[in-house]
This record gives sequence, C-alpha cells and structure tokens, in this order.
Amino acid sequence: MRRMTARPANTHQARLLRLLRDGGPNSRAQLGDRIDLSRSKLAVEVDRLLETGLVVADGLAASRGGRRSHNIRLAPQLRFLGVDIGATSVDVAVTNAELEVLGHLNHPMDVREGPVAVFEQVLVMAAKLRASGLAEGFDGAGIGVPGPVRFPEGVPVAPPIMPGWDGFPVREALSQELGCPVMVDNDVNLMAMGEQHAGVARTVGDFLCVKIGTGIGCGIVAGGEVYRGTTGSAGDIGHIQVEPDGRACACGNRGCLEAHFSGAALARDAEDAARAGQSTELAARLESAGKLTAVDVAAAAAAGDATALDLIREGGNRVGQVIAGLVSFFNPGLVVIGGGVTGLGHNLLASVRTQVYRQSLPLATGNLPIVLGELGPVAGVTGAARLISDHLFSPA
Amino acid sequence: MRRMTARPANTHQARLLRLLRDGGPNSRAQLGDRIDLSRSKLAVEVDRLLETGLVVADGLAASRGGRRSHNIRLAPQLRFLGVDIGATSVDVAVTNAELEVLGHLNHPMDVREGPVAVFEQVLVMAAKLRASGLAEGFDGAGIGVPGPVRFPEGVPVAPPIMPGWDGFPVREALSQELGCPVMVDNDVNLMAMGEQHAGVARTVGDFLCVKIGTGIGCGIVAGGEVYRGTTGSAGDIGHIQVEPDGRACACGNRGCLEAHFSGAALARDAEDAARAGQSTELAARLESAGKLTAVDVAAAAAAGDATALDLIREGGNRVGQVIAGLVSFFNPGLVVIGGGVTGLGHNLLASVRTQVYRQSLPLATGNLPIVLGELGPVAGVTGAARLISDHLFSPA
DNA sequence: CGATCTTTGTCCTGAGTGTGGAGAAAGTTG
DNA sequence: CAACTTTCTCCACACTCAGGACAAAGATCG
Repeated sequence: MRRMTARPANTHQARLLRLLRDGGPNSRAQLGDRIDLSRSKLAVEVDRLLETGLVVADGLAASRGGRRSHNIRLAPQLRFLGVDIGATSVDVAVTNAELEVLGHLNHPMDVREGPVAVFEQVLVMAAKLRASGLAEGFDGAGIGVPGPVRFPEGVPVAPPIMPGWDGFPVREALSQELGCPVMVDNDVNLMAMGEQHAGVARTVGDFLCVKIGTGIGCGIVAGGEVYRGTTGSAGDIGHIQVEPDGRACACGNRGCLEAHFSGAALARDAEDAARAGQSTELAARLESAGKLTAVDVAAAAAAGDATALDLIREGGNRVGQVIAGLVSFFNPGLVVIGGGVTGLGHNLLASVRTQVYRQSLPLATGNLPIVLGELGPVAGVTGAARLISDHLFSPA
Repeated sequence: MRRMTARPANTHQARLLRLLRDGGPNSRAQLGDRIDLSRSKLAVEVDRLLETGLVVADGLAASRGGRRSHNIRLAPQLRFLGVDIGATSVDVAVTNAELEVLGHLNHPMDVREGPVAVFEQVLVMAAKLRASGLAEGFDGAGIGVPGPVRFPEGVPVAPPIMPGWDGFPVREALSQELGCPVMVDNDVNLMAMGEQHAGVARTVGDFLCVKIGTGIGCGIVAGGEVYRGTTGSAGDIGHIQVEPDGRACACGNRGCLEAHFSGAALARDAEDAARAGQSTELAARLESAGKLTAVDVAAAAAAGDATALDLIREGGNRVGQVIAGLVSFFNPGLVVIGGGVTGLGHNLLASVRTQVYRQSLPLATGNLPIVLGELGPVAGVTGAARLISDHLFSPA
C-alpha cells in the first residue's frame, strides 16, 4: 500500500489539515467559517489537498436546511506510530490521522538495555500492531525517550538514566527501519503534548506537566508551544535541590528532588518502612511480592495505612515545594501531574496543592487548577503521534 | 510639530522599520540582502514608507565601487520616551527611533507615594527633557512598573510593593497626558528587553534576566520573546521559599528569597552587623550616614571588610540556589544579573556561579554564561523604548 | 580620457494569489 | 409548487511579487 508522500504546499493547506485533525468542521462551508479565507480560495486549496490524497471527500452530510455538504476528512488509511520509551517500559500505539489511538501495546523493559535492544522490541510491537490489521504501514512516527534530546537532530544527549543512548541517532535509525519520517522528543514533552491535544490541557496556552515516574520531569508549554530550552534539557527538575545535604542522588549531588521523591524513591522508602516494622500492611505486601512499588504504596494508603499515607504526603510536600517555585516563576494557567505515580491520586494532589497555594503568590495561584493527567499511559503515545503529525502537517 | 501618525501597512514594512531601527543596512540594496523580498517589491515598500514620513532618504553614501546608494533611515525627528519606575526612584529617558538614549534623568522617589504623585514627577521630567531641546514631542512611550501588569490593558495588578497602584489605568492615563501611544510592562521585563536590544543578550534567544534591587524579579525571554505568563506575574521569584521557617517576609510568608537577600535585606543585615560590632568598616559608614545601603556594603567589601564579603557571599548563595533551580527548569542560554546590586559585582557573581555550576546538570550549565548586565540604569529605559517601538513598528 | 566593469536603482511584464459576485445545485418549509 | 437556505462552483478583476531588461552613476585601468 502506498504511504503518505505529499506534504501541504502552503500554510493554508497546513492549517486545513490541522483543523481536520483536531476534530473540527468537515464541510467546505464550515471550514470557511474557521479559517480566514474566501470561499473560492478555500475551495481551490481543498481541491488540491484532495488531489494529493491527504484528504478525501466521502459521502454527503445530512442537510442543515439546504444543500447537503460533502464530508471532507483526512485520508482514513493514514496511520501514525506513537512510541513512548519509559525508564522501565515501552509503550507503542497506532493512531489514525485524527490521532485517535486504534491500538496500544505495553511491554516492561529496562531502558538501560540500550537502544539496540529497545528498538528491536519497538519494531516487534509495531509489527504486531500492523499484523492485527490496524495499519498496513506507517506514515510517520513520533518517539519519546526519558532524557534530554537535541530536538532538531532527534538525538538523545547526556541522558543520566540512559547509558548507551548518548548520541545514538534515534531519528535516523528508526526512520530507516520503519521507512517513514520520525520525530524524537523528551517523553515528558510528549506527555504534555498529549494532554494538550486530547486531555486536560486542551484549552490552556501556558501550562506545566509534571511527570513523576521512575524519575521526575516537567513538560513546559508556553504560548501553545512546547518549550525545550537551549540544549533541550528544559524541564529537567528532578535534580533541583530540595534539601541541603540531603540524600545522595545518582547524579552525584545531594538532596535532589528525585532522590527524595519519585517512583523509585517511594518504593525504596516503603521497603525501608516495611523492614523497620513501621507498617504491617506494607510488610505483608513486601513479604508476598519480594519488593514494593508505588502501586503497593497507593494500595496500602487506600487501605488506610498511616505509614503509606505519610510517605505520600511527605513526597507531595517535596514536589509541591518545587512546583510552588515553578508556579511563581512561570505563572502557568494549569499544572498537570501525571506519570507512574498517578495512582497515588488525591492524597498526593492534596499535599501538592497545599504547598503551592501556601507558598506562591495569590496572583499566580488565584485561578490555577492543579490536576491529575487525564490520559494516563495514552498521553505519551498520543503526544508522540501529535509530534509527527505537527511536523507532517506543516509546509515542507 | 507633527508627530508620527502612520503605522506600517504590512509585515514587510514592519520588518523594514525594525531592520533600520536595529542598526541594520541603510541602502535599498543592503536591505534587500537581509530581507526575503525581490528588489522591485522592496523598492515599492520603501517608497511607501518614504511617503508616510516614517522613513527618510537623506543624501548619498560613499560609493563601494559603483553607483552611490541613497541613505535610507528612520525619520530623525522621531522620539520615544522610556520610563522606568523603580521602588525607590524614577528613570526617564528620551531616545531616537534607533533607541539610542539622547537624554536620561533620574529622580529618587518612593513608588508608594502612589500613581498620581509619580506621574506628576514623570511628566515634569519629560517636560525637562523636551525643554532641553532633545525632543519636540513624543511619538510613543514605554513605561515599566515594579510589579505584575495585565499586559494587554496596561494595568498593574495586585502589586505587593505598590499599594495604590492596583488597577490604576497607567496606559490610558499616561497616553492621555503625553498625547501618544503608551505600552506598560513589568520593570524586569523591560530590563530584559533592554539587555536584549543593546546589551549582553543581543544574540541569545532564551535567557533569564535577574534583577536584584529593593526586591528580586526575573525577566524571562523564550524564543526571543518576553514571556509574561497567564496573569502577567511570570518571573516573580522574590517569594520563592529558600528556607523553611526562615525570615518573615512582607508578603506574609516565611523564608522568601527576598526576605533573605535583596537590596533591602542586605542593607538591614549590614546595619545589624554594624550594630553588633562585627565590622568596624560598616559601623563607621553607618555612623556617618545614619543608614546603610547595598552601595555601602559593596564599598566595604571592596575595602576588604570580611563581614561585608560574607554578607555578599551568603546572599549570592541564596540567589544562586534559586537560579540553579531555574536553570535546570528553563535551560537558558544566558543568565544576566542586574539591578541595584550590580555594584556588588564579581563577589556576588562568584557565589552565584558556584551554586549554579554545582547544583545544575552539566548539560544545562555546560555552555551557560552568567554575567552582569551591561547597561545598568539604561537597560530599563531602553527596554521601555523598545517595547513601544515594537508596538508601533508592527502592522496596525 | 575613454572603454569596461560594478553597484544601485527603476521599470515592465507575466505568473500567481486571493476576493467577491453571480448563479447553479440540492435541499427544507409551508 | 413557490420561497427560502445552505452549499458549492465559476468567473472577472485587483493585487502581490519575482525576475529580467535597462538606465544611472561611479570606479578602474590601460
């Protein structure tokens, strides 16, 4: 099957494609209402898009009191691949051109196994999705990695938790294997884009997306655009110091946020507490599973375990303290919290909110929602699809 | 005299005006090299600008081996007024269209005297500048106030250190008095724009501009544009907590950065030290002046006073700690430090650098200059002129 | 001092972009 | 079936813009 070869020839076409992607109007007349173009020019550009095959007109819509309109939509066979490489698992999903997730696979895997092994797994998963009939091929792929990325080149740089990935040509390699265009970004940025596209941040121009998983990172969206910083490391808040002479961190410093609270830190603290006999609930879980994760702590807290609750509350205070500073600095319109610890839910949220509302100025917090992400593991892959679609739906 | 009435009719004209403002080429041919337009189109737009009077062609340049070119430049009689209202003083300057400062006045004044009194003073100073022959009138004015501003309306909001200013229609009032367009912004943002236009940040797209005066604020420039946040309070880092249960702050919290280090805090600490007999140098200065300021501390440190040096070093550590966090988060390409404490100079800078380079990740600090502002008090007024000129030099 | 080359600026034609009106097509409503 | 709506197409006209031809003005060199 022939894959997407054409690209929009001008900004009008690009805007039309995005309008259609984002679930907008689907007749020429309705498109005309939302784009600043005359009917005639609009018709010309739509016709050209129809010629390229990026867009199809299939069937007629119901009448709204007059002549029935043609349904204009993005080519239904277009498929994007969204890949989200986390520290401990890989998510792969296939979407249509509207970025609706048609199929989604997850595979536990340590990113430290290196790019070659991870890519092999990604290709297996992509093949499985293809084999299940969801796609005959991919028109583009977005991929997120858990570390800073030199964005224009699509190459990870100096990733602390990803030895072996430094300088690996992710974009080029994956593009070669899949035979389609590929864009690479930080996983946190993709989560932010996902929540922006289909989640809680749909209507917000400036927001922060704090992802608490094995580590902690923060996606920054300013003026509707992801902000990546000078070297692509913007949002790397895991190593902000929260306690002078605090705990030793893998980065070599002491007192980093990540060392005091993160999925990994929480699990370790819970195990310590269980072994110290502070919580029978946690001890029981440790006994049966051999180790603890954030999920266990969440379950224990839900069961009313005071120690687990304390751990969550203290962690929330730590993150909240940092977020409070970021809120003062960045003055976002929304703070989204997501990642593996979302299961800790409202206990975590409550202490974060307390810290932020207490420490930041009223002007910055007055109308500031602090909420959990809406999309869970879908956020990353949706963001990945969005990344590549933004790229393909812009003039060449 | 007739003032500037015309505005650029399209983006081409706007770009040409900015090219000319920013000291660019000044013949049609040279303009053509830097703008993506054909010679013919360029000639048309230049002719139209000449007709409006925004631009003049005066005289011929020296030959460069062929026909001599016409000097194209912004109308020489254009004048912008730059106003920088600080907590304890008012700066007013007049610039030409290239934003060169032609005259600059400073007047000590407490912003808490309220907008009416301050405006009266600003108008007196503007009149003085006009009387000295530097301007026959003003084509536009930019004004900075030491607090958050609802930018589109030009109205200060909830300014903690400016009682009486909340909701005062600064833009409208000043525009009425001066009879020209006015734009209002936070003083810190203007300092950032000043350093961006004519100072150390000329070539940097993403940078932070930390202003340490009576309080502490931070201008944020992302992608070449000032970032103001959702409610205009972005960069308000003075109330980030640096010490749990630290010193009481005017905002009602404890441990705010501003309470531990700022022009005001430094002066107070120095006086305390002098009274406690920890420094004969500071005591002598306190004796003779009745009070101490950051300037005294700087002088004492320059004279080798250990206590003064300690105060500066400790303050630098505090700010450095916060800046380190911001660097991790924002990943800027440059950090500029300015404001009243610039006199503390390299002693301050040294401890800030130490903190940042120690606490932030190598990827973010690897190529990160941390420098003092280049323009001093001129930064604010230059930024103010730049603000209004950006506004006037864009299509209506 | 003239011939030639360079640089600058102007003019003109033709291709392409985009608008708005006229009106055809295809419905609904009474 | 007449009147009205909505959607879509076609067409004439204005405007934008690029690039070539060429004129103006000076430098360079034999």
